[in-house]
Amino acid sequence: MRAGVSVGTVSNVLNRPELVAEQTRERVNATIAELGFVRNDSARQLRVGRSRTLGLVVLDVANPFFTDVARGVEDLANQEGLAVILCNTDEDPRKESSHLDLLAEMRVQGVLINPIDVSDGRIKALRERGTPVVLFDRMGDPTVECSVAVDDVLGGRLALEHLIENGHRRMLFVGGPFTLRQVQERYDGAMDAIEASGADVEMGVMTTPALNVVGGRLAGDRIAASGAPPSAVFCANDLVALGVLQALTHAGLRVPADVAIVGYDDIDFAAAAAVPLTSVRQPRQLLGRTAAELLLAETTETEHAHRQVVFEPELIVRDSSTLPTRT
Amino acid sequence: MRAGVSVGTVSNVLNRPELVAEQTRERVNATIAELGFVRNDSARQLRVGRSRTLGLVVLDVANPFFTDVARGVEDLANQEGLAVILCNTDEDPRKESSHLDLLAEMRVQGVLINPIDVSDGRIKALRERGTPVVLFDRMGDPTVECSVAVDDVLGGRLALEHLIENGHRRMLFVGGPFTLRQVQERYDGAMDAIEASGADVEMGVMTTPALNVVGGRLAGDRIAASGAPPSAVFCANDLVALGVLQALTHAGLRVPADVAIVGYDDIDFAAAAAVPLTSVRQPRQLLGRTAAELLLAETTETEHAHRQVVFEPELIVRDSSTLPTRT
DNA sequence: GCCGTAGGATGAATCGTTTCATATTTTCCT
DNA sequence: AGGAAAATATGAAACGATTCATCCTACGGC
Repeated sequence: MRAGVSVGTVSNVLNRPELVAEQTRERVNATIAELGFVRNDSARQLRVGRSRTLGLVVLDVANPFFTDVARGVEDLANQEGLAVILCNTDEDPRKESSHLDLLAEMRVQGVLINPIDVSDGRIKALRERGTPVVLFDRMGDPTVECSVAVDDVLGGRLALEHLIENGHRRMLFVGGPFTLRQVQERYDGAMDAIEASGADVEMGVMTTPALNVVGGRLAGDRIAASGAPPSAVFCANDLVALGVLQALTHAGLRVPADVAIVGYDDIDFAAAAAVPLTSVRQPRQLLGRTAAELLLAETTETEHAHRQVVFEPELIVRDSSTLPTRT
Repeated sequence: MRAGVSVGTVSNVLNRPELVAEQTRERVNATIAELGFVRNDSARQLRVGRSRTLGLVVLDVANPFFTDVARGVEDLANQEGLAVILCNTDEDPRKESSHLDLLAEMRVQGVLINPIDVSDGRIKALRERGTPVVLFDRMGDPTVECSVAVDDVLGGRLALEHLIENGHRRMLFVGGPFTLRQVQERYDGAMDAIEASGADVEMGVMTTPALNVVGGRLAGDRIAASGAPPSAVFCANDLVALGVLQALTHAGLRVPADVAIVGYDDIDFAAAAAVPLTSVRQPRQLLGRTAAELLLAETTETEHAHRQVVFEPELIVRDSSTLPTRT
């Protein structure tokens, strides 16, 4: 080679610099810089057997939840010198399949996935070929895989405990469809809190077709039109809560004086709403980071015990559920 | 091999199936399925010379602008069977550098980047090694690279034309710092519109330390406290606009009756605000998709002429700048 | 002066595909 | 039937790094 050195030595300079004499090392480095040499990662990969990438498969990056998770993942990956391959499935099993196939061909170090269907054979196949898979926002089988999630039941409980504590007795849960695990669990948690309180609490349910602002607005219109609004509304997520807030305000009801509102997710905009929204916050970035950590642990450790990490959400109290401090 | 066939034939089945007899093809495919064989992409890559990935380098995916761009990029990449490698720079040139280095080692097909510094030598180096680079949301040198951007000057003009048309004459621009290209250009566009109108329009400027809700809220408080509010406020982005809206409403000023507001970006929550926000919308997903298209064109075409695509933003009129239709 | 040793450098084998020149078989035409 | 042409299949070379057994050299001890 140009520096009067064999390729083996160059490889050593790059990977185990302590093995090579300082003088040679410097000469090689100088030549590398001079020629603008860039190692070909495919060749390295082929020899070593695995790539320096990790796959992240989510429903949709445009969803702020996944966006933050992706940030967390990327941060850790970055720190470890790994690259992140981003895949959106849009809840389409065919897309998920084809993404997983591509990731398998690439021999990624591991896959972080929010699976559409936990029992998908393709995930099992991946793992059987030796690629660690970590599930997030979904529980897996503890004997074969790691997973990270946030306790939605606890989140629902926190919300209702807060409302009950503040004296509310006539409540309404707004959200849907209940086929979404999140909706069901948040509702379950809410009911748990009611039961545990022992108080005489009434809890209605108003289902929405989807967890978005429009759904919330329609629900809010119905609440206002009913003539007998509840004293507090717990919404399955912040978008719904914002919709409800908007409709109620528009109908002349005051929040929180007439109706208190608690949302879920603590999206950025929750704090910026017309009436800052009380909401249940999930440690989203941490979720992603932890998932990535578990993945790396699985590739590194010889004796790896799969872990199911469950984070606790946190209630962020703002004006929408308490008497406003301003004014 | 197991199917009684040479490796060369297997390769043909995978890559040029029309060359191989149907019978053989089926037998090979059956064996592949049976053995769960997965092609090793590193080896393929090594032979072919480039990978089936493309790098996307943004300031921060958590920023909704980049999130949508990423979606657009991913959609096209997906369609072409490519994977997207996501990199966040956080405006740190060192992070940008190290990401670009990694992408170079990976021999990505190309890089889509929102560069911190357009004149960074590393981008030039990448291109010189034969990796196409497309800039987005930033103009490049038309002789060496493609770029896609949205015309912020036009966006500013659209906003002000709308306000002038609606009879407003005492205006205020809220945003900052002016070192951000976006802020400066949106302001320039606004001034262009005023000049072009020939009307006697007054335009004040209130700078904010950052383009966020807090900055907007502070600005809104100052506007309310001044005693002589303008009849319309044009904000450099929606977050600022939401902050202003919140502060004005809180101070008892009615929007749009007392003060009209126009924002910029048309983020999801613009429509969901207490008073739905008039805003300038950028075709963000299309921006990403187009950038990816240009990149692929550059890798495909023999005679590639670099193009600078500039998209036109669109004014979305809602209640915050017109007399409300609902009541 | 000889030998053992340790620190450095070397180069061939290897990873798993793709590609291409060549070999083999089949088809078709006269 | 004979032979040219078309259709298939083959196998070896190549891609560019890593790895490891081997080799070289200098040095110290006896």
